[in-house]
Amino acid sequence: MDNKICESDFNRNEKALLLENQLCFPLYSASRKIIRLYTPILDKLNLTYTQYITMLALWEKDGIGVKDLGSRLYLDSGTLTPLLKKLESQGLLNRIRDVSDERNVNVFLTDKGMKLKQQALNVPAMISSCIDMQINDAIELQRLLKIILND
Amino acid sequence: MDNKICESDFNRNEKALLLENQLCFPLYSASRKIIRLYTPILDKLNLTYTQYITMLALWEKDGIGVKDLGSRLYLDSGTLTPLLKKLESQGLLNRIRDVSDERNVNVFLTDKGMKLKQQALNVPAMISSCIDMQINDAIELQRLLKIILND
DNA sequence: TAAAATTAAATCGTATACGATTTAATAGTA
DNA sequence: TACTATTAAATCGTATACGATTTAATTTTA
Repeated sequence: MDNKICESDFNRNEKALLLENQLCFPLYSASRKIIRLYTPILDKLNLTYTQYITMLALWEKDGIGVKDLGSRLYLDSGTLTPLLKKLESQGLLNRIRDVSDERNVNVFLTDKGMKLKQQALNVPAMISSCIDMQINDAIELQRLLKIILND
Repeated sequence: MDNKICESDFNRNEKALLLENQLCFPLYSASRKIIRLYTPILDKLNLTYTQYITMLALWEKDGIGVKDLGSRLYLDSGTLTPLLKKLESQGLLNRIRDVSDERNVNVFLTDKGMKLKQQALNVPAMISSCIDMQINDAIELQRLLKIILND
């Protein structure tokens, strides 16, 4: 066995640099493309996409700490703190420091925040109708993405 | 046929709001997770991920206009102009206004920019080794993402 | 050909992302 | 119990994204 890097290794490496052969690039581009689909729809709710997934998490589980919210959304306090302050200024939630452990800030939906869920109910269907993909493919895509996320 | 929205519609809509059932959220999260894998590797080349894919595009096709580059990367001039100025300030490329049509700015790699490709050759393999996914799954994932991108 | 429409970059404002550091509070331990 | 370590948010700096507008150049068209 020859340990030297041979010409075919070089060609393989060259080919791996083509945008066409990247995995992350289509992942990143497709993600942004779909988020752009959300923008005009979420505008009506006065939410950005990141604000929207934050509300999704809170509609599922209210009164959660910033850390927990960050784990669910894969976001850190550097991103969440200003975002939550924004949502608070819009009257959708309250940030309340935990009396039993002052390090924690818990996030509670206001009535307005809870009611916004009704307006969001048809968002997923509106998005689905914009994406031309078979159900089977969508399920498979979800499965593959979760492999990456759970890795 | 009853045209009223029935309870099962409501339940379906409710369920579609769960983070667990979203398609865009894992897409967005997985994309960011993989870009985070790139960060320490690209640090050695002094590139961010967006700068890296810009260099990938230019290593494939040099002397391209900002508009064309944007089409390939799905980015607009609002993102590319400052990014290209940054790469220019690092001596990796030159931005030269087209004499035959002064509206266009063409981007040309410098020698330093071309040589950086050699250091980038092993990046894809380093990334692959960080992602625990079967080849078949990766190919399938790529196929599904391209459905979204070409839609 | 002169005015109108189109096009390409650049610019601007807003909103993320995220690593790194700071601040404050709590937990662990010698 | 003091001292240290850990933890959670907040803060800071840098770098995107992207819609909207502006500027300048070119094309189209009345």
